[in-house]
Amino acid sequence: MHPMTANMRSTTKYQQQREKAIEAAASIFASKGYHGASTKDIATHLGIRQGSLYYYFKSKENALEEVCLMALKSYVGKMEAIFDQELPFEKKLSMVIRAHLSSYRENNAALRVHNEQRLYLPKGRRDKLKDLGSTYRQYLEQIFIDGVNKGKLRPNLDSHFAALSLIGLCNYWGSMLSRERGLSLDETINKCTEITMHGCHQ
Amino acid sequence: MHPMTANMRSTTKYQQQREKAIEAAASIFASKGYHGASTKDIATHLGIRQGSLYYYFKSKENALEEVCLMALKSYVGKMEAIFDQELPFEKKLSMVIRAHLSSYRENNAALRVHNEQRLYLPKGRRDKLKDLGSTYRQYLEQIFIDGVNKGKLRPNLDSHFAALSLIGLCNYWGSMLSRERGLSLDETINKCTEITMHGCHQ
DNA sequence: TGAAAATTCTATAATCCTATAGATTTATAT
DNA sequence: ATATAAATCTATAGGATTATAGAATTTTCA
Repeated sequence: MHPMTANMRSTTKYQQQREKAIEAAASIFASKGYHGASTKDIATHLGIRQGSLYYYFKSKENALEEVCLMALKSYVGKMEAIFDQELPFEKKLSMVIRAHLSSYRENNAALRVHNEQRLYLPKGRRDKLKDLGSTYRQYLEQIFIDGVNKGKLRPNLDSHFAALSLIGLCNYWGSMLSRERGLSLDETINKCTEITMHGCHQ
Repeated sequence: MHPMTANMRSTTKYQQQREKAIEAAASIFASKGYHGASTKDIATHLGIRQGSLYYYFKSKENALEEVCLMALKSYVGKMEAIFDQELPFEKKLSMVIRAHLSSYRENNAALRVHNEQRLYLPKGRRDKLKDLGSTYRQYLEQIFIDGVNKGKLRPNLDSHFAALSLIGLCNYWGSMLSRERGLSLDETINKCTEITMHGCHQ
């Protein structure tokens, strides 16, 4: 049988533990902020010692990078799954909103970290994130463009502006949902969908 | 003539320098985050030595507190001024949006610090901020309620939800305006007003 | 089982940070 | 001009933090 690769850092086991380390980092970064969190905090949360964390991360900064990447990849993945379906605009809209808000409610710490802490990465370390974020926005924008083309939305709509505004709205309510446990997820999804569609005017 | 108070920390001069210290703290906290910023950074930005900063602040935490308070007081002040005028709903709405967004564009670092860093204050230190924030939201909510009552907005509108959503929208575009220098302030104000009023539906 | 590889641990170097105490300089007012 | 008060400075105690090196332990599999 073919031998395993020399470097076991490519084994499933290592990858699984590394994933757990990324989740631990996400959780700590989310509650204390990147600079407020220490590598000791993360290691303790994982059940190992501070120095051992460097078996999984090259540096603290690298940990932040991985957390943001993980969040954004799953985020874009969900968006792709929705985008590829044949569905009426309003249904797609509410599915996108649900995907976004339920991520927060499920305490997806990584997503919060991406939104709130990614700017602490040096510019050069943000290129991949920028690309993924841009991909996400383009999908969303295309959903709005399709809505306009099918006559579901007003023809003079600025789809780019609408897509970004929806992201802003969802980030706001998402962070609210993760802090205010009493807030209803379904109700928030419905209201976000409605206000995005119809605004406040009669 | 009556002598000056014994403690000169109540003089105008001291207050003016303290204000500058608060602004310096705001600027540093905004760019590096509360935990990422050091008291040395702030002092250097002010042109004094690290230790001297403690002539103006009891602690680093106290500096954050003051920055947030300053931001929120001016923010609520602007809102009151708008609220008290007799104006049609749509005009008031766009004035509120303008006040919010131009604060960001004028690089109002303090407002960004309040929005992004206030949660690093311990719970007990956030009571005043909570009250001010709540006051702001109530004014905004009342503007929406008035809009409904005057038949300018749909009668089934959830004014509370609408007010919070507008705050989320403005925070998003505000932070965009402060980062993306090319973005037009007036255009952003108009589009925020329009999407809040009419949404995306035809 | 036992050797090799993977994983975790301990200890530490080299900063960096907050807050305070007390000395020093600058401004104010008669 | 000088006494008093205000503002700033220097120096430092007492910790905390990141990253690394090398030892110790655990896992894997022939």
